Amino acid sequence: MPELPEVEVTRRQIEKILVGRTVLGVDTTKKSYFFLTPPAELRARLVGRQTKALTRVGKYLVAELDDGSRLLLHLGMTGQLFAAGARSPRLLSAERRATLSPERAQGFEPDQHTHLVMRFAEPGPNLYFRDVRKFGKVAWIARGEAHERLDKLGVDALRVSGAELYAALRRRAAPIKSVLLDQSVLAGVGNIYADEALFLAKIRSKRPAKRLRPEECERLAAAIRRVLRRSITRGGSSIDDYVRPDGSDGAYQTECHVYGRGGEPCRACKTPIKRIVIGGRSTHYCPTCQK
DNA sequence: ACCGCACCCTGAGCGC
DNA sequence: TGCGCTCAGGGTGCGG
Repeated sequence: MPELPEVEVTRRQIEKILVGRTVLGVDTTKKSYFFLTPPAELRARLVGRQTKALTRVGKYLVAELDDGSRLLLHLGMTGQLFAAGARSPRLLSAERRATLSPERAQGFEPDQHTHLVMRFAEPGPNLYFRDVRKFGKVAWIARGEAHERLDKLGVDALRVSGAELYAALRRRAAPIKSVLLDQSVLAGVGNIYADEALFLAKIRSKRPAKRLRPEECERLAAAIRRVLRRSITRGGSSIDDYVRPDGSDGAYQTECHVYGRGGEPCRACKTPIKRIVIGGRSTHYCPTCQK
């Protein structure tokens, strides 16, 4: 679910909970492919460690630990990283909510989808990682070791330049929309912001990437940076599952120009927004504004 | 090297 | 009410 803005908003809030605190205990669910590092090993590796910094690379969060090892986190489609005390209906399934008292049903209750809980020596809230579909990932990386998931990432989308984009697109015959989603080209853009950036840059989603002219790549790079920055300032997009770590919703979804607006009038020209499928992903665009 | 597709998993919403 | 179907913002791995 979450793309660069949601991950960055999460990073900024989680940083305050995590950095400078020492892990007292770790609870996990059972082994599944959510755990790139098996849960038993993960628990053993993390207990006693203090987090020195929390950084973001593309859609990944990386906690740097005091022994030089690192904790890699990815939210996948439905991952939720939040602090104890966070309250949101998004933190509970409807089915579970129905079994709870009205009061408790408005907040988070640990459930079978809460795969990781970190408790700390210092005062302050626990940290929870919940993920219904388990497309999220958690991995421990030994001191000095690389991780292929990080190594293969392209330039961070918040910093991409038009020249970098132009160079990266030269041999790509696939639709520009598909190439924007390729994390080895551009790290951080997902389905929502790919559609939004292409709208802002006035570029048709299915154009072959290598046909984009240099000036169009400049426009597109600027649109990508702009839409991501704007979404971060609005707290990201809360559409299905995403909540900020304090339980509050982001607000960027109310500003979307095309994403999720199939059939509705374009905010610029009133033409109905089209919804098509590109590379198996829903794609939204304005047939008038985007050439 | 690149492209499109199936697949991993679960819940929500829909039509019947 | 219940069933079956479709869809969902992520990424990997496969064959062509």
